[in-house]
Amino acid sequence: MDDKLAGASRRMQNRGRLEGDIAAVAVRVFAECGYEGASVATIAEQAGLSKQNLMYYYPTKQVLYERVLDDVLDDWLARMTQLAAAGPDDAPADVLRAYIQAKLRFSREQPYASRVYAMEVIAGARLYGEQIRERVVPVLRRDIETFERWIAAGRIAPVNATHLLFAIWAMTQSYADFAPQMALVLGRDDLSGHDFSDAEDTIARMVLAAVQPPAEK
Amino acid sequence: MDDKLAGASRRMQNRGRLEGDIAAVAVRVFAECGYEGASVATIAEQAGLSKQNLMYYYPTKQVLYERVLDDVLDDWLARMTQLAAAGPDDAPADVLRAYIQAKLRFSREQPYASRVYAMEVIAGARLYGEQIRERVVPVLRRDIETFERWIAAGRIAPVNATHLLFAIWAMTQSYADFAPQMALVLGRDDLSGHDFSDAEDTIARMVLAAVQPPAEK
DNA sequence: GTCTATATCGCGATAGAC
DNA sequence: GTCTATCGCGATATAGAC
Repeated sequence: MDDKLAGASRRMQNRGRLEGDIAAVAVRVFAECGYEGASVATIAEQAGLSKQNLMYYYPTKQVLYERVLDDVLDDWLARMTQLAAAGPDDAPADVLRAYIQAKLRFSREQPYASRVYAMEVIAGARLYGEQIRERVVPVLRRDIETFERWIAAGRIAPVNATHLLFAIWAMTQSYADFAPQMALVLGRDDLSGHDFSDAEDTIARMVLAAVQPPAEK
Repeated sequence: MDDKLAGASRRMQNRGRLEGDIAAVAVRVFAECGYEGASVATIAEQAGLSKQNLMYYYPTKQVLYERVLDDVLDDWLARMTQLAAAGPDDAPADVLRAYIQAKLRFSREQPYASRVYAMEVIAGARLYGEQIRERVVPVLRRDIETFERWIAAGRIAPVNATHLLFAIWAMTQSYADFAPQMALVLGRDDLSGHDFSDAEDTIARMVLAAVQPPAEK
């Protein structure tokens, strides 16, 4: 009986790993081709199995796409929520810097994830809007409230907290989404690590300068 | 003979108008569905003609798509190059504010144009990379050089000019591209004009605070 | 220029043997 | 679980009458 359970469990683990591998390939293809432009056959080929076999694990293309977006959100939320748990003792400047660093890091380490999410939003979030409403928006709202508490306590300057967050999101996101254009401007094939630390410095400088509280008298 | 020429000219004008109208419809469909997701039949239907008739004016879908992107670039360049002609007498703060305002205005007035361009870049600019290299990159490079001249002259603080431009681009662009997510955060159906003036204030505050030159002694 | 009709293809998805 | 075979659909694109 132990053997039987262990065998079933192992099979489940294998299945889980394979599904994860397929999703990892799919995120890149969706990012490069868009949802409609990505064909199940292409994803299957790059994942090293047949189209029909892929569809044994993911019954429809849309299910695979939603799994990809779920993985994107899981990763992003895991990175971002630990930050949002900033205690009232933490200095706003340190929290903001860490926030920028984490989001930029996500753009560097998971550029395809960032792009698939971006394309879904740009096209109107028709397939994934409900998940965004339920999982992303509450996190962003809480971040905005944190900013507003800081403002109310006089710890940062009275900026528009919502648009400040939009700005941070936009600047960090763009290092994944607009990387092709940035590479053209910089005359390189890809964005190097050096560019990301320059990006972090520049973004942090802008955010921190904007929220600098009036000097105490 | 005058009649003949005038008739031919009129026909050409009509054809030009119709092609422009089709492109104006197509930009919205491409923005909402992506290149592959947008069907010629859908565009034709919304433009009020048959699919076959549309393909009389645009022989292939890709030609129509490139025309759409050409129009996007024409509009954007026309708005942006007049600004870049900033004389050496103009105050950097005024030029930056005008730049932010113009780009934000483009996001508000031509959201579909902004989105189609963004999706093309995110997916790797496979179809339009050459045009971006030839028409967009030089403009961005010149903007960066303007920033660097200001820095060399001590008129703004010594920031990374390239990343400053990337940041301005990202923040302004996002008000078209991420409008669906912003609307969800704000709990509204669309972004109102009020949000754009708040956006402009916040972005300008960040940029100007970051480039504020050290006070003269 | 606009119509009807159709060619040709690739797509997502399914059926059933093993 | 993986294979071969195939269905049905919608897509781009074309041909030819008027």
